[in-house]
Amino acid sequence: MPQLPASSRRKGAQVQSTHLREHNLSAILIELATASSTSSPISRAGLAKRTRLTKPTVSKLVEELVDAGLAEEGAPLSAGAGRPMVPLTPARRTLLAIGLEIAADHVACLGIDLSGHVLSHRIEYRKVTATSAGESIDLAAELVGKVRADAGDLPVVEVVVAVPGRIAPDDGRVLSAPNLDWTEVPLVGRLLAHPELAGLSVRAQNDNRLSVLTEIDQRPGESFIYLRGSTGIGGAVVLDGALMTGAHGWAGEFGHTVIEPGGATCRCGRQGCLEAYVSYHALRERAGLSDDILIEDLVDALALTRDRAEVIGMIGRSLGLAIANALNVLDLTTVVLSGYLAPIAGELEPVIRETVELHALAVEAGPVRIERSDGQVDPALHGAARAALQPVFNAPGAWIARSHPFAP
Amino acid sequence: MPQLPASSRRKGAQVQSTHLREHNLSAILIELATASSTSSPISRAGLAKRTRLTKPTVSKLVEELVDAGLAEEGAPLSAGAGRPMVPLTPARRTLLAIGLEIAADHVACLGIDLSGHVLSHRIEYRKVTATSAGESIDLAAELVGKVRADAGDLPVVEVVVAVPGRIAPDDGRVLSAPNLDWTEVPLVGRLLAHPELAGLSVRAQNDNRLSVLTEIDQRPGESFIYLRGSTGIGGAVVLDGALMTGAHGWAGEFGHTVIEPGGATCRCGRQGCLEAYVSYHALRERAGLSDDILIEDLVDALALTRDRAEVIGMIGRSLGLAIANALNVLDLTTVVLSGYLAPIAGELEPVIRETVELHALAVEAGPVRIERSDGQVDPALHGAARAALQPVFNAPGAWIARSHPFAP
DNA sequence: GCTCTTAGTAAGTTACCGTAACTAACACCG
DNA sequence: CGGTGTTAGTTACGGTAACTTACTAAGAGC
Repeated sequence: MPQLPASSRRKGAQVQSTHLREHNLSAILIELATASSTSSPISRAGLAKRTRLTKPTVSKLVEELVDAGLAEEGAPLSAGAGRPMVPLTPARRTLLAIGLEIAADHVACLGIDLSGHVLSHRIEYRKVTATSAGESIDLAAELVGKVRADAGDLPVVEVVVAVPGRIAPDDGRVLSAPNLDWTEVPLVGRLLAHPELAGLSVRAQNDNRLSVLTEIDQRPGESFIYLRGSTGIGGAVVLDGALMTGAHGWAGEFGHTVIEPGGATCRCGRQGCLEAYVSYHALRERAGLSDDILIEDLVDALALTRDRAEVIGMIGRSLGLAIANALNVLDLTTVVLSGYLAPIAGELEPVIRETVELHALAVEAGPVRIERSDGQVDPALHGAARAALQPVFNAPGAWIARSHPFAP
Repeated sequence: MPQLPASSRRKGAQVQSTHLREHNLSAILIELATASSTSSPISRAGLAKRTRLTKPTVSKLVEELVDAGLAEEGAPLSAGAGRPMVPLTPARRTLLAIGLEIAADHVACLGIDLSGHVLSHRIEYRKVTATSAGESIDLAAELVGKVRADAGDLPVVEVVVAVPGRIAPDDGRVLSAPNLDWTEVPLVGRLLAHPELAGLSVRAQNDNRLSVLTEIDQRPGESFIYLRGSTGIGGAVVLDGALMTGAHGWAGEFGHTVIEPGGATCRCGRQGCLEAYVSYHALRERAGLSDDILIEDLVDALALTRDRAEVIGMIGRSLGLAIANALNVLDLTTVVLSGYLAPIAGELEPVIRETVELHALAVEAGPVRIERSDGQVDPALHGAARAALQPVFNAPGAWIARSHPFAP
C-alpha cells in the first residue's frame, strides 16, 4: 500500500492518550535542552511557541518535569517589556548517565547529568592489548563504581560502552575489535556481572558511531556525512539529526568503500578500500615510519619525508572519491571531517572539493560543504555518555516512574 | 542534545488529541490495505490486535471509515470457532487517484481507487520529442479528463505526474528531461491551467522514484536498494519501507556513481560513471547498434555480436562495483533489479554476487540478496497513481472532511 | 441443548489538551 | 508617580479520544 512515514508503518504504531503525553513531555525536555545548550535558557512561554503547545499545557508538563527533578527554574529574568520570564534549564546533579570507553591505550569513564555537565571523569592509561579482556572489563567496572561514588550515588540512567570494533546488536557481544585484540568478548554480559553495574541498563556501541553523537549535538536536525580518521577510517551518516543505522548498525562506515578496484590490499583482505590508503596504519606503513607516532602527528611526520602538498593531495583525492560516491548515493551536501582529519581539514578541503566536483552529481544543485568537526577531546567517551541520557529524553515519563516510584 | 528519532526533532512536533485520532485512523486504514492486499481481509478484532488499539476504539474508527466510503464490510466469514468475523476491505469505486506518465514514446493516464483497482487506463503512443512540451501537456490533460469521465466523476484525491527527468521540488517545474528534450518546463503550472485539472492537487515526480513505489508495495517495511535499467540507470534507496529523499530528492540515483576513476566519459560530462557503462545508450552506442532497438531487446541484440556471457559479465561487474559501495555505505543487504535488468537478473546475479563479495563488507554479516523486481508492466505509471493515494492514507480525516463537507 | 470461543457493541470513566479569562510583574511615559 | 501596554504564567472549564468493564451475537464441538 502507499508509502507512509516509516514510523506509521511499524507494528503497533497506535497512539494512546498516555503516549501523547509522553511525546509532548519529551518534546519539551528536548527543546529545553537544545535551547539552553545552543542559545539562552528558555521560558514556559518560549517552549509553548517552539512546541506549538499552549501555555497551560506547557505549564502543566513543565511542573511535572520540575517536580521530578528533570528541570530547574532559575531566577526571574527581565528582557525588555513585560513580565520577566522564569528561565528553565535541564536539572543538574539529579541523575547520572555513564559513558565508558575501552580504547587501545586507555579505559575511561565519564559521568554526566541531564544538563550535560561532567560530574566525574576517571581515566586509566594502560595497554589494553597487553592484558586479558577480562582484566580490562574489571577495570572498567571499577571506574564505573568510582564515578558513581564521585557523583554521590545519583540514580543511573544507563551505561553505554564505546568499543573500537564490531558489536552484535542484540546482546552487546564484541564480535571483533582488532585494536584491542578482542574477538567474541561478551562485554555487556561481563560488565553486568560486576556489583558496580548490577541492575543497570548497559549497552555497547562502536566508538565511531558514538563520536558522531557529539557532532549531532552541534548540528541539530542537519543531514551530513561524518568521516573520522583514526587507526582506521570510521564514519556515519546522519539524516535529519538522526544517526542512520543500517542492517547491521554500521551504515556510513566508509573505511571499506572501494576507491580503486583491484588496488592496494586492505587489512580486511579486500582490495582498493579507502582504509588501505588513508588510515593511520596504511599511511604509516607505506612511509616506513615506526608505530609509536601519535595519530595526531602523523601528517607532520609524513611531511618530513615527502612534500606536504603531495601527502595532503593523496589523502584528499582518496577521501574525495569516497565522499563523491557517498554524496551521490545519499544525495547530501555536507561532509564533516573529524579525528586526525579535523586539524588538516582546512588543507584538505580544496583537494577534496576538486575531486568531489569532478565526480559528484550533487554539486549541480549547489555547493558541497566540507567542514571541520569542532568536537571535544574525546568524542567517543562524551558521545557514549550522551547516548546514556537518551532514555530520559525519549521517555521522560517512564524515567520519572522508574526513579520516583512512590510519587503521587 | 541527545539523539532522538528525527520525527521528534522536527519543529512543532507536538501532538494534540485530534492528531492522535488522525494518526490512529491512518494506522487502521493502512493496516486494512496491507492486510487485504498481502493476505486475506481483516476483521475489526484483527485490526485491534495489529494496531494494539482496543476493540471499541477500532470499531468507532472503522465506523467512520465505512461511513465516509473508505472501507467496506463484506459478508460475515466463519473461520473455526467463535462468531464469524465481518471482513473489512478498502472501498472500491468511491474515489479516484490519478497517475500520469510522460515518456519519450507515450503519454499515459491511470485512474485507481483506494483498493488499488484500475478504474481507467488511457494511453497514447507518440514521439513526445517530436512535438512541443505544450502539446504533450495538452494531451496529458485530455487523458485526465477521459479517465475522470471513465471513472464516473468520482472525487479526485490527487494527480501525480511521472517524468523522466529532474524536477524542482518546490513548484513542480521540470528542470531537465533529456529523453523528452525538455528544459525548464513549468509542468505542474501548465497542467493546472487546463479545465480537466482545475482545482486539483497536482505533483510531479521523477519516474524512477515513482517506479520504486510499486516495489515498496511488494515489500512492506523492508530496506533495499533499487536499481532500474532504462535509457539511463535510475535507482532509489528504501529504508524501512520509506523512500529516502536526500537533499534534492534524488538519493539513490546510482547512475553517476563512479566505478572507474578517469574512465569512460558519461553524458553528464564526468568520467567513469556507472551510466557510461551499462545504460541503454552507452551499451548500444559502444556496440554500434541503431537506436531503434527496444530497451528490452538490448541484451539479446548485444549477444548477437559478442559472447553473451561476456556482455552479462561486463554489465554485472559494473553494477556489482556500484552496488558494493552502496551496500557498504548504507549497510543494507538487499538489491532489487528492475527495468531491463529484471529479465536478465537471473543471469546477472552470480556475476554481481561475486563482485559484491569481493568488495563489500556487508557480506561478512550474512548473505547479500540480489533479487528481481516482479513489478508491473508500467511501474512508473502505477507508482504515480499509488502516490496519488497517499493523502488519503496519511490523513483519512482530512480527506473525509474535504470530500464530505456536510457530514455530521 | 449446553458450553466454549471469538466478534462486536454499549455505557461510563479517565485523562489529555485546548480555550478563555484571569493575575503577575515589569517597562515606558506623560 | 500612577496609568498603560506588554509579556509571563495560572486557573477553571469544556471537548474529545481512547480505555475499562460488561454486555450481546453467533457459530463450533460435544
